Amino acid sequence: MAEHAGVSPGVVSRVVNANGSVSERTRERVLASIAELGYRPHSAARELRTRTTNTIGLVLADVANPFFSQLADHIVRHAADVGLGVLLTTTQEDPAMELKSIELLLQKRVGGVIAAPGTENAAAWRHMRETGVELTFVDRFIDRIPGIDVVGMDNEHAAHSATTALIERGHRRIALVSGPSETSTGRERIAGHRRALQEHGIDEDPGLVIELAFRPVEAETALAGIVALPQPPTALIVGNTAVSASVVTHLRSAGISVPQDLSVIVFHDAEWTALTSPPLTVVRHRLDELARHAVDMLHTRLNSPERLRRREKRLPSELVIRPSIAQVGD
Amino acid sequence: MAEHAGVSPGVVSRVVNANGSVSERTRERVLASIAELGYRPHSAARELRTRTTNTIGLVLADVANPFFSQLADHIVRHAADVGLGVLLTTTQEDPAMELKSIELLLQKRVGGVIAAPGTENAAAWRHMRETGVELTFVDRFIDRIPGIDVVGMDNEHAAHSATTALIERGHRRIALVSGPSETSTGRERIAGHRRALQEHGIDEDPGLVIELAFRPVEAETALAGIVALPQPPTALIVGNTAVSASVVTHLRSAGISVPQDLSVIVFHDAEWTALTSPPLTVVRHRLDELARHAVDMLHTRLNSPERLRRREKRLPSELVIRPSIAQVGD
DNA sequence: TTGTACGCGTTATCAA
DNA sequence: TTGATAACGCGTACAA
Repeated sequence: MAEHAGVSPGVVSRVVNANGSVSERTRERVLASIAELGYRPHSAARELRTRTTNTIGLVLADVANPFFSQLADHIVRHAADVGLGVLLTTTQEDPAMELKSIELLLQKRVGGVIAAPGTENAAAWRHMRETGVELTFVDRFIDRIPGIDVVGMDNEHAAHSATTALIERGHRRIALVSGPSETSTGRERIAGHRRALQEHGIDEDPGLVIELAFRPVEAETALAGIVALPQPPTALIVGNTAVSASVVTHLRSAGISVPQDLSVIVFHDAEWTALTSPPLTVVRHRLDELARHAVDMLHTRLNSPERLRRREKRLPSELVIRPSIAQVGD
Repeated sequence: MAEHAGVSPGVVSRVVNANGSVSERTRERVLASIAELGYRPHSAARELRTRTTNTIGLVLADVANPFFSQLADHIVRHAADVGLGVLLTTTQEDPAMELKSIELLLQKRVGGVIAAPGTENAAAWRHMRETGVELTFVDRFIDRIPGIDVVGMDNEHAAHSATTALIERGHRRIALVSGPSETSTGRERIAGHRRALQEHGIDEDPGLVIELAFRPVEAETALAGIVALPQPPTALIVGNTAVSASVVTHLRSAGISVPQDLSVIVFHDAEWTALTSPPLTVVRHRLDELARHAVDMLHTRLNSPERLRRREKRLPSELVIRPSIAQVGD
């Protein structure tokens, strides 16, 4: 390249990066050569020399889940807007796969990572952070790791709203299908649910809180157990996006009519939730905002020389009332 | 690293890559240092030296679309299985964004790319291929680019089956919402539809074929036009996954009852298609197979020294009959 | 079996 | 304003 333009490599570098001074005449000669040769700076060489990357990692459980896929879409877009490439990795909620993801991103020397972490690899995440990789947890997070930003939903409040909406419609036996209480989202949603019950003096029935792994499993057995109770619930909140389609499928095939037999609220407003009969009441998240904050937080960290302290951002969600919930007894 | 183990860099390399001979004693000493220091080979340095990457690019329109998101999930998984990282890029069907994606991947010197290309950047794709980047088109493809593998669905046959199923139920006026005929999928699906009509001696009404961009737009105006026809169709095939949810939404709000007023078939068996009322007849694709073939094709190319000739793989799809289609007049 | 020396394509420094 | 030179971390001949 440099020889084709008849200059030294240093000059080419200054032209490409608009950095340092170069006479207009040679600048044009270099530009001409660049166009002619279809020259593109070699990313790896640049990374090696500057010790920086414009690539970030994105570690999610499962991009087939509409919640994560929409999130990923927004993250990839926002990242591209600020000139960052995204190395996508999925874990299928498997700690071993998550570890492999971390390993890969470590080798690639990505500047930062956006992740919805599982519960098992706290040490690995901490180590990654200590290696100097900037980290932003999105949606879920692990406690007690310093220097890692967190951006998530107001799960506690959202669950509280959902449960309250049902209580106000006369429901007393409200089931909750949530994620594992080992996860931050699971914990927070269960907590919000409980608080709403307590505020209305309703005794909690532990049998009505079902923790399912965040995997697209068959929800049949779990639901069958609930429905077969001597006093079955009159309402159901699904706070686990990975199983919500499966839950709705089962309600159908089990002949449970919504909302007559069971009022239903689902977390995450996937594109189909208004298409069922009846349309589903949902907790709607602003995934675009979630993604924007995650990318921005990481981006500022990447460009800030000093170590920032941990930041946490909570985004509000909205309860969208649709006909899947009704006054009890109606 | 080398100094910590008290050996030369060359030895470390041979240990790490299990390449070349090294005495058991020093091997262990090196391994110990590796563990102690948490040493990981620097990806960029290795790439620079060996002129190879274990990263591939994935260029899709829009990961929020369930079709692409499921595809992406499988691709990321299969790629990880063979030790490949995936740099994900989205175009939103915008040629300019697609070009930026190509540019990014070119700079990153990825070894190969899996893409569902748009129609506008044929020259850029060709150039990428000529640069030595292995290319596999998935789902869609651009003609006349040599040395690029293609793996896709049997769109012509699938559309033919769908239309035939409707004809067999007495339908004569069958509308088709497809992608642009500039795209391979659009063309093929329209062709299959036409062939079925011709085989049954049905005159084609050009007004019943609606080409919509592959974007999650409001399908309202397009559908309103069809329904307002003097002789509205009795059946509708949606061969454009980006708009199918929007189409179904509109049918609902317009008070069109399925299948009494309109029989409906949709391409791609998203997780919600069985949850609508009535459940939707769908063309089901094997996205896992699609992904597997795409990754395998690219992977073999990456590891094969000689230039292979173009390969094309078509995967069968399945028509899953559900209550959304009925005998005409029923 | 091990070490030395060079090169991969950049950028940064310094001298010209 | 420009060029020469070193260095980034690794792999690979080749010499020891």
